[in-house]
Amino acid sequence: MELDRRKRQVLRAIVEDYVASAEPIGSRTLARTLGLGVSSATIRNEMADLEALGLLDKPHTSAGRVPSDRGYRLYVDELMEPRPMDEEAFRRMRLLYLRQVREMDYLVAQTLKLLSAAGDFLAVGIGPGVRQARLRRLDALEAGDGQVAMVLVTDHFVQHRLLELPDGMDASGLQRSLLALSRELQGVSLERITRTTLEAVAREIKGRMHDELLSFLHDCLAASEEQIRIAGTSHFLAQPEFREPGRIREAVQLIEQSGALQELLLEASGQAGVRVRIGEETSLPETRELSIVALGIERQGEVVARFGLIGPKRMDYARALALAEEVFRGLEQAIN
Amino acid sequence: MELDRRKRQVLRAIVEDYVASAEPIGSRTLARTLGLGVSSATIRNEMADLEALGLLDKPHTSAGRVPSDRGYRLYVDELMEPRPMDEEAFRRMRLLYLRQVREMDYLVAQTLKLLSAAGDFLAVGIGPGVRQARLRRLDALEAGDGQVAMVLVTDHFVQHRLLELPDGMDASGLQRSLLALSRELQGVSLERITRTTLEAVAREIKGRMHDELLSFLHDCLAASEEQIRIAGTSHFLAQPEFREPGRIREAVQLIEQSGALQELLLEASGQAGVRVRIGEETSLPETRELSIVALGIERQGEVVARFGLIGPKRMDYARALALAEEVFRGLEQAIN
DNA sequence: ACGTAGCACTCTCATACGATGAGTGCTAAA
DNA sequence: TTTAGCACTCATCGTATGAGAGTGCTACGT
Repeated sequence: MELDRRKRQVLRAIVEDYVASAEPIGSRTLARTLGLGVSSATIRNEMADLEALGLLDKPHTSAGRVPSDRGYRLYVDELMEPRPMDEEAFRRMRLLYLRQVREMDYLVAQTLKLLSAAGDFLAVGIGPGVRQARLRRLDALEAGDGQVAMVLVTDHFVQHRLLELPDGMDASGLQRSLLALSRELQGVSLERITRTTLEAVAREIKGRMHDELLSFLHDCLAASEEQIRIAGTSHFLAQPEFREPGRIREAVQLIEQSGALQELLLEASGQAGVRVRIGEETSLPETRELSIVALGIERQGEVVARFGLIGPKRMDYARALALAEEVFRGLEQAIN
Repeated sequence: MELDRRKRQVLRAIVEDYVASAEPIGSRTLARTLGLGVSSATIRNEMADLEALGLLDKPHTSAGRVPSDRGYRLYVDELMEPRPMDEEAFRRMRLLYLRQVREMDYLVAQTLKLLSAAGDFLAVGIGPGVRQARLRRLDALEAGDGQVAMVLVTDHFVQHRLLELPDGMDASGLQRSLLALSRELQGVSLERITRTTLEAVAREIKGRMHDELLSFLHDCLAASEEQIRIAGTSHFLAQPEFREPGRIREAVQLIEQSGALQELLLEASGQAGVRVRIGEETSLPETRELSIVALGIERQGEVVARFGLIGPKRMDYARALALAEEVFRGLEQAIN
């Protein structure tokens, strides 16, 4: 059965009503708001057909209809009208992406701030990991008062650690060793720098500083991969789907132990571009009642940043897509 | 009326029972568990007296007793038995504080990890602000590929920003200007570095880099003061007091918009040493059902780091105090 | 003066029940 | 193909009811 014009109209109206109200839609109200000259019985028939096609669900016998996952999918793919982005949010994004900053941690954090301010979504983001980052410089900055700041610079982020020099040690030896390593490994992906390489260098450094240096480098190689950032928790939890105490607990748990969110984000933002995953499509049991609009930013063929806008399946897809596409355009341009 | 031995026993038993069970305590069960050879009627009389003294509350006529704020206070000050710290957690703290790291952001983050692993508390922490930090070095590290990493080092933390150099600009001029400023302001508290000072320096830098430099320095001067760090949210939210949907929403909101938490922490950790604030004593309406065990770390007469263990008033004060005291000892020693 | 037994009273919580109202599916007629 | 009408389903809400826990008070014993 192909969808005729009216069926599409009905489906679209149901999705949009439901997105706005979070209440199942009945035939009577729909007949009124739709404003075609047809009665509720006619709408009921159309609804029954849409349900048979798997595009609508019934919470229970007498509660009105709700879009199914496939219903949302059809809506997103064919029925939805793209919406231009909020003017103010657009302006702020432009301002951010036209700057000179190339530090991904900073860009991710700022972008999440903008995203969570612009809608009711849970905004998540993750910067480049060791795979995508190339070593640019490794240095030790004498900081006076017996202290030294170790700094590791890559093309996407910077890491640092402020240390107290052990008695009798001076910073210049440390700096020489690090700069030597720096020159040697210039441009190499962090992923390819192995523990044994580091140990060879660290061997030149004696005593307690040896351990601290190794610890710092080790943290640099391990870090950032797992640092998913999250913003907009309270918007998200304010959604009516989390009104029951059980659901809200689940949601809090999902956010706290961010492993599942991270998996969701990585899966959904596999390649460059914007993508939508709805309900069951997320393939994670914890998120089967949620949807995500995700995007990956590529540079030289590698995904260096990922963002996701997460909400209940009932989320405002048009707005989320507008935001995501703008972030995609802006960041890709800024970086490349 | 002075508290005789038995009243103290009863109060202590009620607090400890309630801490363990989160259920109001009735006279019958208490008479049994207390194991004095007295009947429930006698316990009832004692309870009535304790209530008259303002040490116990009744949720409603037939629900057993619950400690009041003053009851908890008396328990903490006089009745509680200090508990030694968990062996494993103690070992880990020692390991952290014996290291060479002097970077407060790192120490705060690691400490919070340990604290939130060691109990059911919401652990909060905050590092030194501009008041406490003295400028040590300001530098621009050439990072190849037309990029430069600006680095600001103080005696407590490091800030950085990775920037793309505008066309035709080279890093060495930038570096010269920053190092000059660095020498000039060496050892000056960040608080005393004014916007006009910065502008004078930034004037030497032309074009787009001017704005970025100012933005970076401005962020450095503004930053870290408001970066309260939070760990252990899920432990905290799992407490039975947050079972109702309304309460959990409140708690989430409190955590999300961390302003109240920060205020609470600043007030409670006013000076060096460990302090306890119970319920109404917190003087913030949002936290009148919570308690905090807080500590401030001093260096040269200034508080450079603050930590708090937050829970419902029914929290395990003995454990929280043991943890807090250990952090206090360890960090004060490490820093000074 | 202190401790205890007994008892009436209060309050919450769980359960059951019926009324209400929204919404559906089906049938028959236009 | 559309519509009016109607029986039926189901969640929700308010009320009543009973059980259970706990208190406060009184009277009595030591």
